[in-house]
Amino acid sequence: MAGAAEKRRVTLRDVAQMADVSTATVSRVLNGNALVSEGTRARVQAAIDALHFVPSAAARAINSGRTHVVGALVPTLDHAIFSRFLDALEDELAGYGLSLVVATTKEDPDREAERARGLVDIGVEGLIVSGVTRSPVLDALIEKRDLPVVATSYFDPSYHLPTVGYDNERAARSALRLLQDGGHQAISVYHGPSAGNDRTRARLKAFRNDPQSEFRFRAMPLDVSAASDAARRDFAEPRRTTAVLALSDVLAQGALFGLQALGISVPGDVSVVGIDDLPSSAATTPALTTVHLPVREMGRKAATALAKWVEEGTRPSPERLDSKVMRASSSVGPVSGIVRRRGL
Amino acid sequence: MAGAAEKRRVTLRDVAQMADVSTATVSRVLNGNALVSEGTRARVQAAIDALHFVPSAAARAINSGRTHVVGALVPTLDHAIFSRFLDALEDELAGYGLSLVVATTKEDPDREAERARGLVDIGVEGLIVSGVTRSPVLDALIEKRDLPVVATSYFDPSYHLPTVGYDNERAARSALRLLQDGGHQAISVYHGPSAGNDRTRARLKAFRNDPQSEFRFRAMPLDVSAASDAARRDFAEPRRTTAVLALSDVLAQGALFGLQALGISVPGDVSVVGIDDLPSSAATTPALTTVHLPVREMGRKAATALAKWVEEGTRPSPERLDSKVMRASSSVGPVSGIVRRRGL
DNA sequence: ATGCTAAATGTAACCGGTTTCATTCCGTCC
DNA sequence: GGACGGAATGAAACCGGTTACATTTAGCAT
Repeated sequence: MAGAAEKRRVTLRDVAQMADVSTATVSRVLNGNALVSEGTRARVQAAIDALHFVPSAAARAINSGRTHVVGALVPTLDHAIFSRFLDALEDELAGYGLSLVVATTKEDPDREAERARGLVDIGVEGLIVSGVTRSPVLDALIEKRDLPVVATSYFDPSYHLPTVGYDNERAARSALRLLQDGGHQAISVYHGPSAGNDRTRARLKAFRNDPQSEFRFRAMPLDVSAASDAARRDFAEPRRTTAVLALSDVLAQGALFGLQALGISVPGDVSVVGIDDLPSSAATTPALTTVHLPVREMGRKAATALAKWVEEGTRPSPERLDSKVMRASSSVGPVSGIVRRRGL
Repeated sequence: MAGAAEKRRVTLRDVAQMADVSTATVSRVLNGNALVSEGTRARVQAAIDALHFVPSAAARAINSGRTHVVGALVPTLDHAIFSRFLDALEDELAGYGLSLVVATTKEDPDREAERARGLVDIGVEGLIVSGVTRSPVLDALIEKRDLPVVATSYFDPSYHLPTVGYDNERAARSALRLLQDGGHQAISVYHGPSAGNDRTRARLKAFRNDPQSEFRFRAMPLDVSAASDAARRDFAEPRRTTAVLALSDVLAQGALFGLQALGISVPGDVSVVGIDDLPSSAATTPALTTVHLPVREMGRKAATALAKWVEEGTRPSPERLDSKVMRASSSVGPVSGIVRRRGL
């Protein structure tokens, strides 16, 4: 313990003293710009190096009023969609000189509010949130600070925050249309938990008041195994259902695997369609028919929108990104399979 | 433009003035603890609410010397392994009152150094990095600030930073042994880019100086399609190779899909084994034989190690996490398939 | 009443930088 | 030779909180 005591932070004044200049001069050297003579600059730099001086971010921030940090609130990182989104977001934000703090909400509004509070406490200059359902607490917080906040994964021009996202209901409807065009009537809809998840709820809206088809809704945890198990249960015995429409690719893949484990041919006997277009969905056999959601693009656009807002004060306008059907006739086919024949 | 001008930040002095108390008292109310009379407290709180006052994080940080922010440098977020790791890391760090800034390196040492500099600039109190290969620039930076840094995804007690991770070489060797036990001699090793990736290189070491088997190494981008394509090419014609050992599950799944697309039976004709144990690997048919890497546990352990270091100053000791073979005989079987017969 | 203690509050220094403004120094021009 | 202008540097205020220490006030024992 002999020498370990009293390890005070090295400050700019220490440097100034060592280089025998004023703090102002050190500050100038630090920020490169001002006019400092070559000799002085070298002397100061030497002192900086000798003392291992690293300027305090906080002290800097207090003067500039800027932290160069923004936060993202996402349900989870453990899902390909959000992690791809964040990957693009982080990359683009870095281009604007902004760092990204992430916090996961686990779809819990209370936790979301608490995490948001935490982010504000550490001084984020802006926020990226998922979906448009906020707790009043969080709304109040945003209001109070009038913090730039961009809502993503959801397009809604009427929402009080700018949204950058796709139309979830429309994406689900594209998937549905594909099945209906193939003549499918009895459709199983696989979806993740809808409580607290407005994206899922929006997608489910596509099935409200649709007189054409007959739906069976199956809620399950958002993982491949759950959907695989569900499919094995659903199709263990012959039934009228000729298609699975999964509200996310993770579940669609699970359904595909489950059906294959039962020896049911896709799309021969049963059609499967997903939403998301994960990279792996292109590689299954058959490749998965799905609705592509441009999450990387969403990440970049959201980053730009937030960065402009933070840097220039210009509040972005809502931005709608187009979803698009991929591999339309890969894991979706016309009704004709044995399953249906048997079932009828 | 009439009223928009001059929107100065609301400060603690404003609140003090409005509530007709000193700044010290406001600060006390803010921090809850000190002894303030009920009446005063209410008056101050009213002023805070009326003015929408939110304390400045930077000002706070400058006094406490703490930012309560740590950074993580990972190759990418767009990979299940890292995103699961970060999900666990973030969750656990939150428990210690620490926020997480993420930065992606794309396996580029220069970018890593640059991002690390950025993290230090915003005032992170500690860092989580992947692997043990640092650029000298980054090492110098760590040294200079003597910043708490924990290296993950790699176990190496001799490294100059504490590591929390698994033994990559050993994990690869477990996978290899499984194949060798099944009598496999000619093995295709699928792996991602090894340049700048010490985890991959460590795994590849498992195959050096192994006299028993004959390896064909195939480097490819780390995605399902690449491995699927590779498998289709590799096995389009009969060949001696009877097994694919993929250094990550993403590639193993790709190989599995590719083989299935060719109508080659797994594990009947060709065995496939991966490393990682992604959730989806349990759901394929057959389920993937793989070496489980405890990434969530690693996230929690790394969080704890770093938090203790940051909060209490206790430098953690290296921690080794055990990897474990999963579903040993699912997509791996004894040599006996047609492919080999034809090939020999 | 007087003195003492604890509670409540205020004053002012301080954290570690940035920045304004003043000052010094030097070369140049008339 | 003295006035002028720009470059280089320094002194000190300032950013927005926290906190050590001083001061006031009230309650209570003597």
